[in-house]
Order: sequence, then C-alpha cells, then structure tokens
Amino acid sequence: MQDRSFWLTVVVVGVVAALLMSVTKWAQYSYLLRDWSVEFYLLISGAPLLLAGLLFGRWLGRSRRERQPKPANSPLSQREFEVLAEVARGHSNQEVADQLHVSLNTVKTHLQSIYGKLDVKRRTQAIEKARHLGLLKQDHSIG
Amino acid sequence: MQDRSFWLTVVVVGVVAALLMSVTKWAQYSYLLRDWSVEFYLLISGAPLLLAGLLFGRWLGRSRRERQPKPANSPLSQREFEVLAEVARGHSNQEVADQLHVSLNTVKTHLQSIYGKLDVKRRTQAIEKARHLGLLKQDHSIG
DNA sequence: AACAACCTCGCCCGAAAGGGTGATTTCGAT
DNA sequence: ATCGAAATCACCCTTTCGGGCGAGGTTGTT
Repeated sequence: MQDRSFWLTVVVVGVVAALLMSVTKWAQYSYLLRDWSVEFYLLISGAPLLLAGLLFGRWLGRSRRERQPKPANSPLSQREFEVLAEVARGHSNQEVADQLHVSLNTVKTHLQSIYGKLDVKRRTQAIEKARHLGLLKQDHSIG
Repeated sequence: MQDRSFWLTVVVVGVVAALLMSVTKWAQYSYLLRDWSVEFYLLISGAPLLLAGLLFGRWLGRSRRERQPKPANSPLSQREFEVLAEVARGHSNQEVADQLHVSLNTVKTHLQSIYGKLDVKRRTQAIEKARHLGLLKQDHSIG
C-alpha cells in the first residue's frame, strides 16, 4: 500500500518520533538526562513499536468489523453489499473507503465486481437495479 | 450552438444539397435540363429552406413537449425535475440530453442548479435526497 | 493439497461528472 | 417596460468514476 493511510501512518510516526526526540532533548537540557544514552534509543525504538501498533490496530479493525445484514438471496458478497449501500447513500468512492476503512482502490475494485454482477455500467444504475431487486431499502436517509 | 445537433444539421443539409446537385447534373446529362439555369438555383435555394425547416421542427419539438408531472411542493423546476428523474433511472448526462432533446451542456447546467437547490454535491446524493423528500418514486425500473 | 471465492491493494488510462463564467431567449408578473 | 425566473447553450478546467491489469492474503470446501 502506498496511498493515503500509508503516508498518514508515516507522517504520524515521524511527528511522534520528532516529539519524542524533542522531549528527550528537553530532558537533557533540564539535566534530567545526562546524554543520548539508553533512554534515547529506547524512545527511538518506540517509533517502530508505534508503527507496529498502528498496523495491528488497522488489522484488528478490519478483522472484527460490525457488518450490516444483507439479503440472503443477494448475488453480491457481504463486502460488495456494504460498498453499494454506502454508494447508494450518495457517498463518493473516497468517502466509502474512509467509512469502511479500506483504500480507494479497494472500493473501486468492489464496484467493478458489483457492476459485473448486476450487469450495469454506472453507480446510479447499480443503485437503481439493486433497489429494483429489493437489495436496498427505499430510504437510506442522508443528512 | 456548436455541438452535435448543429453539426448534424450541417451534415444533413450538405448531403441533401449534394444529392440535389447530383440529380440536377444527371438531369442535365439526360437532356432533361439544358443548363444550370433557373432549376439549379431553385434546387440550391431549397437547402436553406430545408435548414429553416429543420430548425423550425426542432423549435416545435421543444415547444409542445409532453411533460411528466412533478410534485407541486417541489423546490425543483419542471425541467430540473425531468432531468433528475432521468438521472435517477441510471442514465448518463449524455443519455439524458438525448432523451430530453437538449444539449449535454444544458443537462449539466440543470444538474448544477439541482445540486444547489437540494444542497448536495453529487448526482447520487441528489437522487437520495429527492427520494427522501418524496420527489421521486421508489422504483423507476431499469431494463 | 488444491481450488474457488472473497477481500485487499496498486497502477495506468480514458470517460464521465462536477464547477464556474457568461450569454441568449422566452415568458409571466410587477 | 422592466424585472426575474426558467431554459437553453458554450467554453474552460478539475475531480471523480470506470475499466483493465496484476497480485497478494485469507477462508472454506472438496
């Protein structure tokens, strides 16, 4: 992955590492720490740990996810249904990606298979057909 | 106007004029006509008349058009409602333009004001909101 | 183990949609 | 007569979508 969430993670880790180093530096000036010794490397090693934690959190969030029910006779898979439901609420692909905690490319891939399964060419057609097939409720309500 | 229908008209008129000239030429060779005289200019002057007829037909078709009913309390104008209804059926802007016999730009302009009136940013949102407001029926049915 | 289905993601490209400006015409109300 | 809303259209530019490719990992079934 080389998209938003990746770079977001990089930036976050970078900022946190910088903060940690600043704090260490301050502690040094305040004579709380004598030099860049054990504590420094300990704090710096915290960055990779944080990164690991973030990735693990992402993985966890992806594993046990509250999944909204889908019709049993649906040609769409669970995930595809979730994507289509978000799309039907008027969200953009990016918004759906953020909502479902996946990348933009993943949403687009899901949409491709949705279009294939429903035999349509556009998202609006997919919505209309899904509604026609009883896969979507009449009103998903927007703000 | 400098789009599809314009150039279509130009092409049609051009082809018809060419045909007329060919017929005249043939008549000449067949000794039915002696030279490029009165008949020639008469036929050639038919082209502008045909053009005028086409434009008039277009104007007529635009004037008395069967308009589908719209909710009385709608914030949308008659035409805007028609556009939105077509969009809700899953049609592209170009398809809507063809359906309503207007240009692609006109459809896009209508959509802009629709988005403004419904306070949305995308066509899917407009559909959802209109459905929520009771402006659109649940099922517009697609092929 | 092998297979299919599903979920995830990246990259590239072309088509469609969105956003803004400006303009003309028509028509009804003031 | 003028004023505004509606409808029509063009041109420009940016963003979003759609389509196709490949490619991993997981899960469940045979």
